[in-house]
Amino acid sequence: MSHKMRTITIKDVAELANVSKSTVSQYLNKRYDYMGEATKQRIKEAIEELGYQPNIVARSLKQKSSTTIGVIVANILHEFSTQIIRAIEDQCHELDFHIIVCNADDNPYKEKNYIDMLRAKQVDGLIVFPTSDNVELYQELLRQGMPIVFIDRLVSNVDVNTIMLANEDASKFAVDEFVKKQHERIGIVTTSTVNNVSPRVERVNGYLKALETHGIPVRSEYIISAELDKVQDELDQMMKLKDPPKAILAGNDLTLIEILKYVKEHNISIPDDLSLIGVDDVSFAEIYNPSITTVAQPTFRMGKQAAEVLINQIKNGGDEERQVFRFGPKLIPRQSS
Amino acid sequence: MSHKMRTITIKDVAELANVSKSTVSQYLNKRYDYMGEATKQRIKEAIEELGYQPNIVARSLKQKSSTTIGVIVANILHEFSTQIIRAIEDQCHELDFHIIVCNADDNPYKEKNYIDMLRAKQVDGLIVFPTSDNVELYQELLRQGMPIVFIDRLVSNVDVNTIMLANEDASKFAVDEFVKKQHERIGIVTTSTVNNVSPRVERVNGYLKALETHGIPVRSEYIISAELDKVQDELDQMMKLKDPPKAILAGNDLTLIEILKYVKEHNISIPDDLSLIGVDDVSFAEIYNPSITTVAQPTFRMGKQAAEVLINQIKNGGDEERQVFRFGPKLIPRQSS
DNA sequence: CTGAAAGCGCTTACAG
DNA sequence: CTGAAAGCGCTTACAG
Repeated sequence: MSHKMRTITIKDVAELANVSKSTVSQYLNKRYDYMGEATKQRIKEAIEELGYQPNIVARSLKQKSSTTIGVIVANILHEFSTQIIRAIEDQCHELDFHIIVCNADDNPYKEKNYIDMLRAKQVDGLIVFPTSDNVELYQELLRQGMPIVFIDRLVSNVDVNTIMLANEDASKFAVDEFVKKQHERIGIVTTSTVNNVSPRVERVNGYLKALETHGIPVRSEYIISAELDKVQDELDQMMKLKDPPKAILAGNDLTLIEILKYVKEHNISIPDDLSLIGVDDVSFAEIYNPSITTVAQPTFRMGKQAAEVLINQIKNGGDEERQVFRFGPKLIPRQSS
Repeated sequence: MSHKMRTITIKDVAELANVSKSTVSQYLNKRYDYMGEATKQRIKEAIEELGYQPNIVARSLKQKSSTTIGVIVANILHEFSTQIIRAIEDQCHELDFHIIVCNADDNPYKEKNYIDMLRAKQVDGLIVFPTSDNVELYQELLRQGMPIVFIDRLVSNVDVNTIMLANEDASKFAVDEFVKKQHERIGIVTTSTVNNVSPRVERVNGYLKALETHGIPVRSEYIISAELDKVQDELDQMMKLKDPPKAILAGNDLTLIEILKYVKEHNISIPDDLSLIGVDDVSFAEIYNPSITTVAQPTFRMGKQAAEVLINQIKNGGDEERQVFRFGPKLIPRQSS
């Protein structure tokens, strides 16, 4: 073990200031109500002289609150996740909470492990991009009174506050834009919907509804929902139809990248041969050639809201009705559409 | 407060299994040396029946170890930071450590705040992308025996293990590539070097040395080191020289993006009008038009090494000599050079 | 206005 | 092979 210096504790401060530990504790917690001005001063000086810092671990044990929340993202590779994490962290910093970030890699088993760990660490609450496979676990956590907020994804039968994009609108805005540009052959590419991951399903639904609104018949060959590593093959099949789509909506940043790879390899010209819109305003959208039209999520506001809702629940108990907070997407027109 | 169910503690397990708390604790810590098979079994069953989970906070308090390390990044907006964090987290997960990630936003004051917080939370060690302005604080931490590893940046007068890119090589590889393509008018753009942030300084030095090796005279007008929001102006000045550079090395991902913005706005054709190489293998390098030649850092290995070195130091004490671990960059040739 | 005592949930010598 | 006791560094009723 490294030779740590003896830690300065509240006892040392108390002795130096000639008061009891209780009084020092009162001081630390700013309960000055009946504290003599002189006492206060002595404690203040003692703390400075010793360079004392309270041990939060000890405080947590006693108070049964760690002012820490766990954040579990489904897949940290999405820029969306990173931005949300950043917003959560900013907001938590405001409210004197800290976060432990975990990456479940879209793996329910890993997710469960992290939840157990975070519980053992006595986090006060959880913000989760949930996989769809730990329903019982979430129900148990709720029964035990753990404050939880879901983000990005809706899970049925789990009664928690959920922060969501208005996903159908996102698709609608994109389709509207394509139609405005005279397109009728419009496709969509999302990652797999087999697990009913709600944003994906909703984005496809929004796409279907929007087509209907515009009186455009649905063609199933124009709809790809596949694992990321299958996307190239599926795209190839779709683009080799004799009447391939002239416009494609990418369900998120990673599918957008897959499409761009394909486009580049096959020398497809955007937007002349193919119009493109991506959900999520990726960092390179502006500088890409051509710049890419996107539907942006208000990530900052969503992350902030998640933190606020959760911390409010931690502080005030979770007695209000649970609700789904829907955030409006925004079309950012650029050259690719 | 939310109505948490009464927590199951070691006491409950002990009672149900008809043994003492000590014995349960032994069991939990896998000290089975003299434990009867039957006792072991009873404890195991009691734990399962109660759904007991040890309280890590209590354990930390007693053991004076939190199996948590703090990670402070200078600026989380760099993809490099995100990748390093990911690698650290992976490695920590292997070794049963957890991380708390903090973003200092290149602000020494924020950095100090986070350090204080992490200390109060009793982290066992720190991995830091250091700003250059908290030298005394770091020295104090070292005196107190806090294990620390720096990453990306060297800070003089602070004796800690440091994980670094061989930055001069990175520039050398880029310049070599430019020269191979017959370029002589080669520029470099980095973020500001006023604080002597070591990778920036080293990359400029490497650039200078490489020019010298190739017998190319240095032209100070070809060297930009400026705050990000000044880069556009500086670029404009540089590109409006009567003999502007025909090749530019971007010091990191964010400066690369600035250059691409400029290029796009001014319809400069890459690589015909201007060759481009960026340090850091950004996510869009492959799909960009044209695809971008980069000098990649082995981020995964660097993050892993940081975690290993730190955790080794935590476990075995930090008695070995401190050293600087240099990692070799790798040129990934693509279309832009 | 301040202090003594109990307790948060663990671990760890030590005794038997 | 197992248990009683002390203690990690705090906080919090309660007493005075």
